[in-house]
Amino acid sequence: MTEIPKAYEPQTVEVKWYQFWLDHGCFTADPARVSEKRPAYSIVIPPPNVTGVLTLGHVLNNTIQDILARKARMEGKEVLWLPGTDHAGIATQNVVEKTLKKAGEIKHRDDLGREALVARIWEWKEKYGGIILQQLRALGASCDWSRTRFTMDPEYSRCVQKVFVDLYHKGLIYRGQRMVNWCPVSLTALSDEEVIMKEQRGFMYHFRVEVAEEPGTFLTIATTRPETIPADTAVAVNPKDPRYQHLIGKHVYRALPLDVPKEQRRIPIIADEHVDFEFGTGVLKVTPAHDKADYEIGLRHRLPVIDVLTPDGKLTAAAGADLAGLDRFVGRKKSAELLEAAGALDKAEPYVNNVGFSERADVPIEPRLSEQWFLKYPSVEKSTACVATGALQFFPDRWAKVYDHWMNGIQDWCISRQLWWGHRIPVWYRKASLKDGQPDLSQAANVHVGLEAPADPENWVQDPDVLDTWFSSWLWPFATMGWTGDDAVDSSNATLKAFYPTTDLVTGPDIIFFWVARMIMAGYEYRGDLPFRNVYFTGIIRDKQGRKMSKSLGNSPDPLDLIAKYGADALRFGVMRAAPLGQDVLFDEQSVELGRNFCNKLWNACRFRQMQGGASEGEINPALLTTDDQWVLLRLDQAIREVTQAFVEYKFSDATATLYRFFWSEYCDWYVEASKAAMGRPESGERSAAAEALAANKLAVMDFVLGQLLRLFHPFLPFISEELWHGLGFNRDQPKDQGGETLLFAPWPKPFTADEREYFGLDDTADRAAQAKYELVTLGRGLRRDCKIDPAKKVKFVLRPAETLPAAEAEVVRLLLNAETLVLDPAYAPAKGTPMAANALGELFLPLEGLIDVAAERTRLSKELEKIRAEIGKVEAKLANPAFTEKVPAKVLDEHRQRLVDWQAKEKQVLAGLENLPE
RNA sequence: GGGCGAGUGGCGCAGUGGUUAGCGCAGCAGUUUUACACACUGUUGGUCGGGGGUUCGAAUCCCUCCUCGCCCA
Repeated sequence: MTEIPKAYEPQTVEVKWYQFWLDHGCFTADPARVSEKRPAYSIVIPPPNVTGVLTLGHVLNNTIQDILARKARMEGKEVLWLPGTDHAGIATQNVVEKTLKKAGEIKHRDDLGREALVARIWEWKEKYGGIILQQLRALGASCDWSRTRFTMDPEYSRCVQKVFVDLYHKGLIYRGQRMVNWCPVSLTALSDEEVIMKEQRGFMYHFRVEVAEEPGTFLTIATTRPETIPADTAVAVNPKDPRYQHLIGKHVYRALPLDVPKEQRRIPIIADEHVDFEFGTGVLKVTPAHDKADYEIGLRHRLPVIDVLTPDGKLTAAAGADLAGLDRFVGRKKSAELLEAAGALDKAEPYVNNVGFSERADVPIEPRLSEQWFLKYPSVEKSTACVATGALQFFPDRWAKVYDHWMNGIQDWCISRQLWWGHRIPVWYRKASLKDGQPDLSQAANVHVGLEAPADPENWVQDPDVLDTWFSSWLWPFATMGWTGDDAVDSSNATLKAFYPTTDLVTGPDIIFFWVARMIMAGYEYRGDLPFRNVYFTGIIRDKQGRKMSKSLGNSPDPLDLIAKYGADALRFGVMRAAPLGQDVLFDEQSVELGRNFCNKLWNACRFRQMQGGASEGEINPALLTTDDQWVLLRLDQAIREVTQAFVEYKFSDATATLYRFFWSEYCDWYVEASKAAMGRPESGERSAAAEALAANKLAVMDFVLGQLLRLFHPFLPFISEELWHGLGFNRDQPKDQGGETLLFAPWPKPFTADEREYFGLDDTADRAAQAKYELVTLGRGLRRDCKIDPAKKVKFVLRPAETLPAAEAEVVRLLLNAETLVLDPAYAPAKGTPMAANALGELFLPLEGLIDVAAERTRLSKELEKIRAEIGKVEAKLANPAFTEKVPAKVLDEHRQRLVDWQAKEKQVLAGLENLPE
């Protein structure tokens, strides 16, 4: 800060300090430094997709983590914030496949084959992957980059495989034929959590089928998916439904396909409790191959399964010649037409229903019967209990209920994916045992599950599938710390020992099941302990109209553009101010602008301090403190308490609100302005020795406040706070590792002790005196305005003080009033009609010498009197009520009595003013 | 259908039984007053979603209804 620019310029400052922190290894965690006196603090980053770029969601999430990490460092903890990326199976493979297709290199992934495609994805990953980690540096993220991990690092992959093998041997992983969520675009199974329910507008088709045993009797069936009629193997009714009871056990002729002889379309009418007789016509078509609930019905009634869809969602020959080869949606229309042509369609009415969509490909999923690997979750009981008992805390805690609900209805996890990019399932099948390419798992000798391939690989074939990405992410908290699963090795792993369990996890509630719950289970299963103590769930970033950020809406600004325009600190502060705990964040660029303005204000407040010169961080002499000094120290103390408490509750927007209020509305608006009374130099001559001492003391107070303030700001505004810390020379007298080298390690501010409060005279009296002064100033300014006095005009004010007011205090009032002079006159007798304002400090007059607008003044005072009397009336009414005086706590009663006294005093002052008006 | 969250001045929020319901932004009027116009000064807006109840006292507790959002089925 040698050359002091008028406005803060973040760009050069940010780059400079980030590099400085890196060069000095400030973010590097060393388990050897952890001790009782220096406890560990750790966070693992929710690994972004390796293909990802920084979004505002990441800004919110990572700013919070950075704030927590920086605060912990200032508290003297050994901090590990461990960064990394996730291989994001489907997403990444999609991106690369698409790129290759666009470039015309391939038409289908088979053109390259597995090995070549995976090689291309690695290539792509090396080139473009992890851009987001670079972008996080621009935000100021204080991650230990030396420990960056990727879920497909060789050591990490080994952990994943080790866990698979272990769970397999524990009997928790099994292979089975089940209904899974199938993505017809990505051609893979998905877990339930990867399916997003969306409302869709479609039609409810009502069609008739004839009862075989009673020609001429028809049943009407309602369905949204007529294209699956050829796969129906029964119709079901509720056994209690009187409409249909007599038909149970009989048969109907399936409506489609039409090119199959009627007798071959005979399907039974069955009774099943599952059928809701309120829904549709109360007759359900049962399609075991293409609906989860129907599959269950099929199992209960041993119905045959007819599959009429190909993996990519086209109708097969089994659907009949009319439909074969059609896409499922085209087939839907076509089947409706066929029904209509056959005279079987009653009606098709518009209908809104919920349809499951593939999270990645954003197309409706198909329930599909297929062979997959499933996991029966481990350590469910402990994992449920730890949240229920509060051993692991959620913020906001209402998510604990959601978690509990899910844990109690937990379903086995489909962990295999028909992809090439990911951790290949470590299972081999004996070639000789394959039947139609399908493995036979009934004989243990036919299956090899292990970290290594079988010794005679030529006789074996490895399962082609890979594991769900989350099957690797759920190990993140310990696999990133070098966990091997080998106890002998792990017990001497210093990182694990020092930093696991981690302290905080910051993530979105949308992945509470995907990731958080699974990490907890993995933590208990493999470390015997929870993976983190606290989970902070952020809100979702929306635009100012409350819509989710999306590329298609174009309402999602690029954080890097915002950083370039306003600075990283501004973005951080703006986002944090807008993000209350547990609520979605309505993002508006204006809030970043506000952050920028805030930084600029901070810059200038420090610039003002620097322009005053003088010694840096002089000793504060308590004897020379004015009420302004004591007041600002009290406000600072309050701010420290509030900010510290906000951290305890993870209420970051409260913390920013406090910092905003203290710095801007208290320190700048009042303290700095008031200090100018002491800082000013007379135009002629030097300041007296006493004035000099007073000014020096104020500079010492200012330095103390700013020094504490910069520390409080540092987690939120790391760059500008560091720049100013050095600019004001606050680093000079600090020990190297406690702020001497960087603000990063300066101790977190503490409230004053009782001794300190006494030493500086920080009590209510000082506080009230200063406040009364500021209130009087506001009243005086109001007088000026009400009397329509040109702001530039120097005027004289007269104060009839209630008690003696020291000259230095009066000078502050004069300055803040922008008055030429402020006369203190206990015996002042104002001319009739002199405008007056009153408070505890006394009556303040604005003598106008004949310029008085008597009518206006009368109106003003009358209005105020009216207000005062209304308040007096209210308080008197309360005090006159025996029910009130008898039941209310003494403290409240006293308060009300005092209130009455205060209002009455004010009434007297205003009445006097009114009486002083000329007739 | 079940669960959760929200409804406070134009906008975003704070306040969860006890002063005159606060704050920021925006608005309005004015100002270059010895850091800051990315600023300063002053100021207009609300009776707290509707209704009922408990209480000396309710934005705050209870009941009920309405609206919006999310999750689950």
